[in-house]
Amino acid sequence: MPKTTPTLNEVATAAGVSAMTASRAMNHQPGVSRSTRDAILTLANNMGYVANRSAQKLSGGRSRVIGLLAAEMDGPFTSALVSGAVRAAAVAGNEVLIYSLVDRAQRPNDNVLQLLQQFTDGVIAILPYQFGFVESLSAAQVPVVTIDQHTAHAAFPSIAADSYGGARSAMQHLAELGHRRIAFITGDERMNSARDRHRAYDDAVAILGLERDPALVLPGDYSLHGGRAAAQQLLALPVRPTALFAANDLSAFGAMAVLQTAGLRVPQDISVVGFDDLEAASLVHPALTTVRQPIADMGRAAANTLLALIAGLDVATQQVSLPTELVVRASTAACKRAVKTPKK
Amino acid sequence: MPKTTPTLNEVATAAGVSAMTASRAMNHQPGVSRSTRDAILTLANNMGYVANRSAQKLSGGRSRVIGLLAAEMDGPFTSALVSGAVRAAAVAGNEVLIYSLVDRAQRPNDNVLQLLQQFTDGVIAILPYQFGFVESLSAAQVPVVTIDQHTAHAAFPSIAADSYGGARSAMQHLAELGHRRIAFITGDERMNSARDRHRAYDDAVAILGLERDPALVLPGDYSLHGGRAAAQQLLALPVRPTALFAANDLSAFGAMAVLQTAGLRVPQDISVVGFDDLEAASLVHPALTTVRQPIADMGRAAANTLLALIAGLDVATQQVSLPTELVVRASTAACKRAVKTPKK
DNA sequence: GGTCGCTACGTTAGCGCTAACGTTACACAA
DNA sequence: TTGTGTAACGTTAGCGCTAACGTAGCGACC
Repeated sequence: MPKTTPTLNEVATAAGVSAMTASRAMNHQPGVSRSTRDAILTLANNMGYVANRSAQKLSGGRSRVIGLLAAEMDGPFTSALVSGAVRAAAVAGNEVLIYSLVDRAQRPNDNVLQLLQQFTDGVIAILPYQFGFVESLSAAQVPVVTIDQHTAHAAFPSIAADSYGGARSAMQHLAELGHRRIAFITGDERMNSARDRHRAYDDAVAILGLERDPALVLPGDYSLHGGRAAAQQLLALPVRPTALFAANDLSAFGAMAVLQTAGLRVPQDISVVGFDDLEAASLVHPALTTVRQPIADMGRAAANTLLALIAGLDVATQQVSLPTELVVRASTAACKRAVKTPKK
Repeated sequence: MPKTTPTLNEVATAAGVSAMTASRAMNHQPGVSRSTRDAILTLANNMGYVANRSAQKLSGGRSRVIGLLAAEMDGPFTSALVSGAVRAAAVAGNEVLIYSLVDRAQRPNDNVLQLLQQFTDGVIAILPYQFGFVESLSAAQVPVVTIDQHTAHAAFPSIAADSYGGARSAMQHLAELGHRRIAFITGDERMNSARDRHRAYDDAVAILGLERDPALVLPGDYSLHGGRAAAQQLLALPVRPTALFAANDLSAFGAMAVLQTAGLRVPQDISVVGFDDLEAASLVHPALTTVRQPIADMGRAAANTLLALIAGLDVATQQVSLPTELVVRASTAACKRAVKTPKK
């Protein structure tokens, strides 16, 4: 018994109405009497009717599916974000399909664009800005919401956390512990968040009167591996910093592993601060002091904004910024050298 | 200029043929002369034609999209798997859309089934077996390939790594280092892989004559958190083991962090072995000895098997098992107590 | 009592594609 | 010459749905 799903027509026939009336009832459109609507909905439910989204989309309707385009699947970051988006979408009766660009450097091509356009009502994009792909989507009339892409002249809504503020509070924390020579591992600077955190580091150094040394800024790319490479550079410095601020948790993890392998103790020999507050941050040894981003909230906000955009609401240039919060754990401690270098 | 994609009909008209001929040409079906076919393909390419998969699917054709249903997105495991599957699918001109079940305990429902049936040609499922969902998919005529679900009476093909063999070699390695009292953190025993690894542990204990103690088997669930909880139980044991074998890397990471926080040194005080060889395994401190699973290969194999299944080839009950390999790193060392307890 | 306006439906057409079945044109055997 | 087979197309219909327009019925209002 290969039970196949009933079609709208079958439901309509069973209810003794036309397909169109059934369609209106299903979509809660006006033009159907209350009693007829209820009868149809009850029947549809009993028959196990599920709308064919392919057909809906083809005939110019909405498929109630939203796409999520991610440049990397690796990140626990992406994972938490997906989770938030899926939940928010589900509340509104929407499903989420994820398209993963496997190659980090891979540029989304026409096929991807078409695929998303054909299957989904809109797309949440987590991509480095430069790809220019978001513009292509917009040009193809696909509503888009971006994550982490605040721009001055925004053509589409964007959701991001307050990277600048979060990074400033991380630096403030280290400064209050007496650290004056603080290294920074940059993120993937194609992302706005990475640039904001970098700017916050620079500003903190200037405003708090910390040691300014270009050698303290180490290139990373938000990855575990980038963090390792940066830590290796750090170890080679003639004068080591007493603290390290990494643009995200992943690179902090990588850096910590290298520092520990080299025999340095965290936080006794060097304090480490990350950014993201991934689940793993509280589970590594020592537990990582980091800046908490409301990642799941960002996903939820993105989904809701996208749904509003699809519904035709005026959110086209809305830039949502969510607050961050410093979470102090075991990877930071007072600077031992601080007391003996109160120059002047 | 909201340039919209040309339809098959437009391409056909431009080429001076009927839509059907163009369709045949695009799908490399017989019944089109070589010259006509080339002309159509060239033209389609120039015009930027991309097939509407929704329409293809609706009209009973293949959409050339395969679905990947994952019960958890968290795992770096899933990520690597997706990557392998996407690459393999791309070679055959197929795209991959991922559906993520957010809640780990969430059972896929009818909507998901319909969604996948309507959009994709087949599905790769990474799910605990008990869900019984795979059967529903099969019943709904959707070709399915499972990951990690070898069963005796298989109704669908399955891809898995040699969990039993890998776990045996891990235990062998620890035994050769002189360990006699070895703890085991179980995985999510709804998954076949977890049961196989558990069985291998039991067998190794019996065959190698290791200490048998039910208290040494600690429940985990393949998660970071499960590893932590297990390690805490381990620390409370009256007689501590000298080595620990975790059913996967993630739980090994969690356990290591707890052990280190408690002041134990790895591997001096306790050796740790994981399973998976995630990227992070070589990056943590100390680098984790683990059993390498060819995760990306598994994804690739799953995609290829699924495509074969869709094509109607006879792979319906094929059970593919990929080899594993022990990777020795810094988290294991010779047992210090071993030499002084050669009883008898 | 006729027109208006409204609600509650039904009908038609078409989204873009492909199975299934025509229809040609030409080669070749009888 | 006529039939027959076959390659190379074209035509028709329909997948399941919805926009747009049509129509019936009924109360209201002057």
